[in-house]
Amino acid sequence: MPSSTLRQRGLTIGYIADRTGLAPSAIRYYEDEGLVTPDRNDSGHRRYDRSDIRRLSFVMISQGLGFTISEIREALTDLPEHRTPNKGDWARISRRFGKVLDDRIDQMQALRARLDGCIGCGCLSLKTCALYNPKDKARTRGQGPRYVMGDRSDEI
Amino acid sequence: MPSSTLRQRGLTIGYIADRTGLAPSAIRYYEDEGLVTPDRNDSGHRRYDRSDIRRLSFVMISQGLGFTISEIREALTDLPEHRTPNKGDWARISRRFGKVLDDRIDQMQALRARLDGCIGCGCLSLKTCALYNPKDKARTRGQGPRYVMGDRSDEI
DNA sequence: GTAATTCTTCAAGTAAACTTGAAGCCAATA
DNA sequence: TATTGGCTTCAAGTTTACTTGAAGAATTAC
Repeated sequence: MPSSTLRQRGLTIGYIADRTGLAPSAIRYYEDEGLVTPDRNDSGHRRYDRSDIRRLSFVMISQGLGFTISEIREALTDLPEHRTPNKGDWARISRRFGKVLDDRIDQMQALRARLDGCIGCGCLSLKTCALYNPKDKARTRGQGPRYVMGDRSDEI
Repeated sequence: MPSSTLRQRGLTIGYIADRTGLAPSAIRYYEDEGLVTPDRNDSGHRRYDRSDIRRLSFVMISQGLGFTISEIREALTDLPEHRTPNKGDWARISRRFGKVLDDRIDQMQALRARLDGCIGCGCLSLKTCALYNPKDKARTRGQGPRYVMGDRSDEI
């Protein structure tokens, strides 16, 4: 670790960016979104803690698993406030995501099974097709991009 | 069917909207995106074919399954140009989507398995965690919302 | 000490899948 | 016939997860 990455105790955003592979702009955005809350030095530059690397790693992993930023923020509130999170803390919140993943897989398999039924009949009728009306919330929530596998906002 | 929905042969956008549950604005958007190509009457009003209801149903179903508009447009090019599509036509393109769904489920289960491994160790280390480096393309493609399960643009 | 980095904030752009609103034409009903 | 409602286009707004750029301050390197 070059000496310039650690000034007045605390890691710079550039160092964190190098370690995580995230762009500095992304890390600042995550701060706006409340996923990290770095200190500032006397002149207003961000100073990160070593544990923020793991915190941001969790963010990246969770996004890879398909969770939104607000879901991730929700999950991160489960971490201890005044103590550096340990393995057990991380395992606990990961386990919650595992359960949601299981649900997603189940929903997907159910959808897949229904599609099989519809391939057989080829109907695609709005009244009778089994691919309709399976409480597909995703389509009924205003504008913006749609997400698969249900209403992601109240999932956790 | 009220008589006002069928003028100079052809269904109005309002009727199509009622039948499919889509907003007229969405149907117009799908036209911009090349998913439907209605005729026009003498004064420029859209006139739809009865088969467009099924076409739009397919669009809705496919979106529920998580496909993007460009993927759906791609799939729809497989439909016959100068003949109303029959059950076989629809079954054929649905089958293709079924295969992609299977792949998605497989990827998700693999991800789920890796998460289990990581819950055990709680490490989340960028160098060693198995949840990293599984060619997670989704994160590396510029701005905009990220999608799970790989690069959706060249999937079909 | 000066130049080159790196950092700061803030505004605006991007993609996807639409919606909303304005301004005006067209059509069905009373 | 008048009016209400539906249709038209086009521009701009929405959400998510960021990036890009401008303008300037701080820090590091030589």
